[in-house]
Amino acid sequence: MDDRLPELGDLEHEVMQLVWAHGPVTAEVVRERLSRRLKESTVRTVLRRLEEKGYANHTVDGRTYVYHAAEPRARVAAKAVQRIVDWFCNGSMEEVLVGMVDNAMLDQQQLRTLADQVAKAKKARGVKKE
Amino acid sequence: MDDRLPELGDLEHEVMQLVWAHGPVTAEVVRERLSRRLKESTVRTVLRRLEEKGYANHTVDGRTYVYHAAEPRARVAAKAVQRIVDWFCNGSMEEVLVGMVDNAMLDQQQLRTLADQVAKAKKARGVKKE
DNA sequence: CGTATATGCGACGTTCTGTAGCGTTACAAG
DNA sequence: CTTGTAACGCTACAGAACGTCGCATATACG
Repeated sequence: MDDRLPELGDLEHEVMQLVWAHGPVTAEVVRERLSRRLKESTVRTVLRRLEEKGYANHTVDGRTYVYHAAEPRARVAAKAVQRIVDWFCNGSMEEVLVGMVDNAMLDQQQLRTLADQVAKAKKARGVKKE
Repeated sequence: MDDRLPELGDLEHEVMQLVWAHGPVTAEVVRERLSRRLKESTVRTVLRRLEEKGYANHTVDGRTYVYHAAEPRARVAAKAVQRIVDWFCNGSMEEVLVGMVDNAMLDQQQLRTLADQVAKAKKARGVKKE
């Protein structure tokens, strides 16, 4: 359950954003929403690689593949952050947060507010999980 | 001041860890401390690329290059995290933290404790900065 | 059953990384 | 001044990752 998801390229990332944003999607839908105009085969290749990497799943509807995100965006982001923390700060989340405060990306006020919001968020849907 | 540092490969990362860990270092020192036994030229190439990427600087001592970290580890980690947050959660640090709590990488207790530690850490050396 | 259409596979050029050989230069000893 | 030595940069090269497709193939549907 702690599988390391491979990194994503720019295009792969853009596609994943679409998958996350607009529920299950087909290659055609992704293609239409993309910023760049690409060939269908290109989009399909990206979608397939995304699935190989574990970011997406697909189900079949008739002869069409419908792609779903394998994991919610927030969870993927969290794993990515965890990876950073392990790599650079030997697992010390604190050190990273200190770095962010130090770098003026965040201040204690916000941090405390975040702690509250997170707590609230968890309680909000804690019912359904436990 | 918000330059996007390029990603690091495994070896590059290991070398940077050494640079951060043991103050300014020479290629020779790095070579000795590395897990793998590599040729001097290899180490120098990595160091040079690290400098190109903006992770390190060097000064000259006689005919020897001495490498220094361009930015403290925590700051780099923080930027990396920021990047993740922007990429996946449209800048919402909250969403990421929620993801971490949700993924059992962190719990509210820790988060609150972190908020305190960060506050303390800042105050601890706030004197020297302001 | 034939046709349109969605799919998978393979390919190609590029960029990034790990790894290293080699020519060059500067400094110290003879 | 000549030469050995140590440190340097430059160039290279193979392998993996990506962005991008063309094309042969499979399969709903009329």
